[in-house]
Amino acid sequence: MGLSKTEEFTKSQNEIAALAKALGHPARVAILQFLAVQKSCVCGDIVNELPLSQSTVSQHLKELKKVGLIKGDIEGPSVCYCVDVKVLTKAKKMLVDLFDVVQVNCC
Amino acid sequence: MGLSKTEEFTKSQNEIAALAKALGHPARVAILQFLAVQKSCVCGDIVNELPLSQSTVSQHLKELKKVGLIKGDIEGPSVCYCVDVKVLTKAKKMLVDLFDVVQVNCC
DNA sequence: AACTTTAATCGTAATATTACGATTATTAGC
DNA sequence: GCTAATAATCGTAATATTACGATTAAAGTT
Repeated sequence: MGLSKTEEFTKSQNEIAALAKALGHPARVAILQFLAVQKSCVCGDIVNELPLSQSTVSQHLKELKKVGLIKGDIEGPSVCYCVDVKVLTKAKKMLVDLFDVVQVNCC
Repeated sequence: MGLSKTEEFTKSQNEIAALAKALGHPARVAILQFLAVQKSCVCGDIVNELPLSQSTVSQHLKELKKVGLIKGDIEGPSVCYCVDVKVLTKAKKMLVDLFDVVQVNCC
């Protein structure tokens, strides 16, 4: 098949998985870290920072945008990306909750 | 290409991404939640719980094992899976640290 | 209006993931 | 040693992801 049977799982499980998936590539982790440290958030600066082509970076940004972790504001000819703190906070909570729920009950 | 250029990123970025990737499928989230709630952790019980075939579940368990989040102990003909709390704690810390570092500096 | 800069999208190729059935170990019980 | 049960692995097909160059679109500049 190749396609996930997402309908068979709960909304929450799918949400957590989607978020985790978005973080599931070192380039996207690097992008988030760069946005955190750097004052600039212009797409071009991210491209310069990463060892990837402009089109590839754009694709990764799209993935992060898809789950809402970042949003882009047009600034002249450039696009300024920044983290959506509200989504970030929600994401953190969802993952922390998952980790907290998971305890040892056997072995 | 299709393969990630993982060498180009830091070890930490790759570790975070690998962990997140392991959580990036609803079936694997469901498996972790099941292990957390259920006393039983026998593979067969997980298969019965999930809407997936035995071989598919086995593959998902393999992914979770790969990043160390779970480990399997042979118990007779069955295998008892349980969460590795040490790895889980480390994973939680890594992701929480990432979220905490990422703040708004622009827009 | 033509030109430059910036970033998204398109087209593509290579590889990975997801999923299943069938087969193969492995262990327990007879 | 045979049989049954359990779970890993193999083979496979379908789809997704990653990556790049080339093109397109949009905005600012001259």
